[in-house]
Amino acid sequence: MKDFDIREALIGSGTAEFLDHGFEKASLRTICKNAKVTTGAFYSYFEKKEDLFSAIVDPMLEAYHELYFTVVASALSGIDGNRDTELRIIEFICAHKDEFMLLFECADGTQYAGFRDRLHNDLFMPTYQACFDKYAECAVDPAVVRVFMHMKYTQYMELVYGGYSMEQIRNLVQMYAEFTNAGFISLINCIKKENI
Amino acid sequence: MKDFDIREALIGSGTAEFLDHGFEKASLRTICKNAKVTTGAFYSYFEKKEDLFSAIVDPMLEAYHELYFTVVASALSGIDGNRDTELRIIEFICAHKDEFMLLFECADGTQYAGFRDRLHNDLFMPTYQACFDKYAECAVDPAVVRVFMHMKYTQYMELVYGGYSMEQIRNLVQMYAEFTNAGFISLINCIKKENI
Amino acid sequence: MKDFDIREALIGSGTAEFLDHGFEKASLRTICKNAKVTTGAFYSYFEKKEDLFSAIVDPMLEAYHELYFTVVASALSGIDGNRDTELRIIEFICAHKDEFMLLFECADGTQYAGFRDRLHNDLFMPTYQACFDKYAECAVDPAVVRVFMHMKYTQYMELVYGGYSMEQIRNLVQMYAEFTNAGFISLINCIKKENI
Amino acid sequence: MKDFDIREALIGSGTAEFLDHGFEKASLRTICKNAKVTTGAFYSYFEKKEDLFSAIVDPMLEAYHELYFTVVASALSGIDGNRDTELRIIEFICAHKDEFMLLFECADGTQYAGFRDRLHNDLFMPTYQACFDKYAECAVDPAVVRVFMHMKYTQYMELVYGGYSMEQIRNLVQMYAEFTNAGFISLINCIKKENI
DNA sequence: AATGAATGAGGGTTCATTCAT
DNA sequence: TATGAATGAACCCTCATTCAT
Repeated sequence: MKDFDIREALIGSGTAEFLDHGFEKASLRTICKNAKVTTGAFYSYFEKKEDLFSAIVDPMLEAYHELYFTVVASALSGIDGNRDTELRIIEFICAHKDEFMLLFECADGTQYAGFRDRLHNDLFMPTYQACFDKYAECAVDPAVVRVFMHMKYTQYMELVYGGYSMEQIRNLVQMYAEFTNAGFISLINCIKKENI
Repeated sequence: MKDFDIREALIGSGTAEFLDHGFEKASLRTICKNAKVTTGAFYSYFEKKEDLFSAIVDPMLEAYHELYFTVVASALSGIDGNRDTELRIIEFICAHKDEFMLLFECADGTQYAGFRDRLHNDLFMPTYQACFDKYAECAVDPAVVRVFMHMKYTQYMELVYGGYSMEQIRNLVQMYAEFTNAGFISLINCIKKENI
Repeated sequence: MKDFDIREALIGSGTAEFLDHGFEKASLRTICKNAKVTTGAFYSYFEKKEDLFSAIVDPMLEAYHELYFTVVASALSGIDGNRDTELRIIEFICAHKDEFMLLFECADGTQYAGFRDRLHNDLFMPTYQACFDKYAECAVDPAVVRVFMHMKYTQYMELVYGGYSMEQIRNLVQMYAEFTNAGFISLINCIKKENI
Repeated sequence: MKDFDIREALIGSGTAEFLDHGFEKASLRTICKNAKVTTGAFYSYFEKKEDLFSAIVDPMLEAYHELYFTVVASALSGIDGNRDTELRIIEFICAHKDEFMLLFECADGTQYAGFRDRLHNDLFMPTYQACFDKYAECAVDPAVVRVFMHMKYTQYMELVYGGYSMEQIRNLVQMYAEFTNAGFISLINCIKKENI
């Protein structure tokens, strides 16, 4: 077996184990056993348990950041997104379900703990804040934006992890664009009125 | 130090430790040390680790169930809720932030594991499904309802755990009632059209 | 409740617990709980766990020693015992089943550990040795006597702890007197022959 | 030190500790210390405490069962046994003194608990019962048989654990064959008489 | 005299990591 | 480089005994 294969095997069994039990409760022994590798050998490929986690998650993270900065401009152009943009993002997440799940739910005890919060604060919030400010023509209370962001995020998550087919997802994206659009307009009006 | 205080101290340090590390990874030794109590003493107050968890969470759960069955009927009457009802629920959760967080995020390894899923599937979903069916005048795809439910749930969570003042929360509930209302109507129309 | 009663209650529940689990594995907590006494109170009546054991067992031991020295002379007079004597001994043991059982099987960890061996070596062996020597008219190999003694002891034990009625026991004593008698005579002849 | 030696060391110190304190009260830490091994290392060789017990006892048990079924037929042929058979059995037990002692006296808390009772009830009793029935030409009271069985068992135990030389044992077997024979005949006659 | 919470060492077991081979 | 036994601290829990009340 080539080094490459062993590494892949560890990444595979590591992903499964981390998803099942979270980083801290995951058993290195089990990961190694499932990869048909000795515990000692593990340390030829990774320095510590956490390095395996990083190896699983980092490649996607790079791709994600690339995608994000490619897409962020267009996402900013309107709150209902550009529906194509939304679909592209969702498709990307779907293509990396495991890695995102690891980052969102299984990263306690690693450097990635709090990933979701940083995502929200550093990437999403500025985007949405700008969008709100633009449409409301004033500085919108961040609390309002934050609630919106969380709901949007949740919508994505449910679409990705709800076990739906791509067709269903496309359909749901469509419907929830209507929902979000109408809601957003109503919310902006509400803000404008308050602001007078 | 009175018995009462020790029990309270254990409940306090237990809450902190469980919140920090989850039930399984929480260390009884740490809990006891922070409560300035020996590990042996712990077992004068609780039979097992999980009993401490239960002691933290159960009183709130009872109150919650009472509240739920009191409030569920009115919550069913319309999708924007009865705003008073929504506020009462949020206030309740705010008053028991820690306990809910423990149930939602830190209960793996206890009898309460999967609490959020059961809450969603057994309590929220039927409620929302009924509401959608009623307004759409047809059987709405559960996927649509589920996405909505998750978004609503997230909204509550953000209000509760976002660190807002009660006044801010009241304001946000108000605004997001507008949002949800308009969105819901738009969504229902969308469904009705499809259904023709 | 009088002191006397508490002591008795502890002796009762202690007997049960010691019989069930042996001295070392017996739980003082359980003994106290079953006697409806606090663990602290226990130490008003007994200095240590072992003292309870002694309190259970000592009164019988005294009575036993008295009996033994009363009966030993007649027991020495013939190997089939004096059947009345045998019955008296068995009846005595039957009347103190629990205490003997504690001494024989549950005393590990107490000063009484090895009770059976001391009984055999210090009381039974000399008696039986003398008997053999007398009938064989020579010094019989202690190994021969010792095997005999163990078999005799076992016979008693089975009669006492086999769950038989007193009537059955009387009958069995009768039959096994035949057995022992015939066996003994045969054995003695064998020894005499060897000795020529 | 080779793996083999460590396993053997653990089996050695485990045997000693189990014999001293019984399975449940035996301390793994002590076993490991005496084997000059850390507690963690233990679990490279055995999955649980009980597995060490099994490892000590199982090889002998297999050999025993083989022996038993080889020998049982001839043992049935007469009550004084076939003396060769008796000797073979005793020699076997002598060669596995520790293991038998563990099974008979130290197995509480393991799957082997109650070994002696099962041996008596499932193997010895049917054998002896059949023998008695055959010679007495009628169904003999099981109580009579059981007492006999216990005495016979005790005789074996004393021979094995009495610390005798093999030569002494051979001699004692011889003598006690006379004893048992004569006793048995007398007992059978007694039974026949009663039965008329 | 009676309480029962507190002690603190010890129980069996698991674990990420190390290191001699 | 690969092995997997060894480490040793930490895990939750139990216990006989003590001692302030």
